[in-house]
Amino acid sequence: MPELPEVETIRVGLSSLIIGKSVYAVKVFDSPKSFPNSPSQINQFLVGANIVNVNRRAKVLLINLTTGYSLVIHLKMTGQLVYRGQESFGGGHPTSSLIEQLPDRSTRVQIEFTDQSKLFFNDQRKFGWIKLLPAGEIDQLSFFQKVGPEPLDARTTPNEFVSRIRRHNGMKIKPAILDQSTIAGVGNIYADEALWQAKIHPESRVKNLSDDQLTVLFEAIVDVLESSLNHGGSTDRNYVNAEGEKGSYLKFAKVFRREGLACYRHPDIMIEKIRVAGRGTHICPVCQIKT
DNA sequence: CACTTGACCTGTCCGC
DNA sequence: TGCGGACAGGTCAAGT
Repeated sequence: MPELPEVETIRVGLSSLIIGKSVYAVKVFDSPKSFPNSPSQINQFLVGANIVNVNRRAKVLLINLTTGYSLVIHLKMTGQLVYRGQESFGGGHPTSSLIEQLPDRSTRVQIEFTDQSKLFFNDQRKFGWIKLLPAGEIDQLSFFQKVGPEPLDARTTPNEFVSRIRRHNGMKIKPAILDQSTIAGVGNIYADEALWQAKIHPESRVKNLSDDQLTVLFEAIVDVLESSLNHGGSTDRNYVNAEGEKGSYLKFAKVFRREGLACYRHPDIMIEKIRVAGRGTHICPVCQIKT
């Protein structure tokens, strides 16, 4: 579900809501799947801890604690992190939130703070997870060992992107940019949007694309991610921010979920939906020619 | 080794 | 209305 702009939106929201709070109690509703740590680890290193800050790497959130441990959170397809302040005592919802009462049947973990506010981890499909780890062990997780550079970090250059994607010269371009070792944070929505913007067919082989085309693609990735971030991310079905609200970027999407509608460059051509590497994929058949 | 496909889950939508 | 199958924004393991 959430890609870089959605996870970053949650990070910013959570930062303003939970930094400095102290964990009072933790409930895990479907251990061990969503939160595999033992109750004794949770009691020792999470209960009683204060929130230091909230960071993000790729699509992973890191909530750092005063115990030297961190909550490492991956929302995968349908995960949500929703905060309820003490004003919504009993789990009732603020008017801006889509979600009514919490916890609900998709709630996997509830973290209550000493001021009675709560953070809920909801996940309909149970693909997402929370892990409590010593901060020093996070970089050793295999995902962090191989994950590529952050596209919105100004230090990440187009050349670095080109050289990394050339490792996948035999692949089609779309699965190559979805691979988190190429560039961090791109998922199905922004892959389609960036490929349309760069006028590249998702089934084009990487080896058939020039360095110039790949540079244009990198710039398109940065552009669509920044634009989405400015609109609070994309809500297709499940995504909500830390306050339970939707993102609005899909109103501005050029191809994603626009099958049957006109291409913004070719008013008489309809966006098509095809399947690439097992993923639903949206293209303009005129803008994006396979090479 | 490089690359592709299926599995993990639950819910929803679509066609019969 | 009921039912089966396809599909859903991510990643990893197992397959070729």
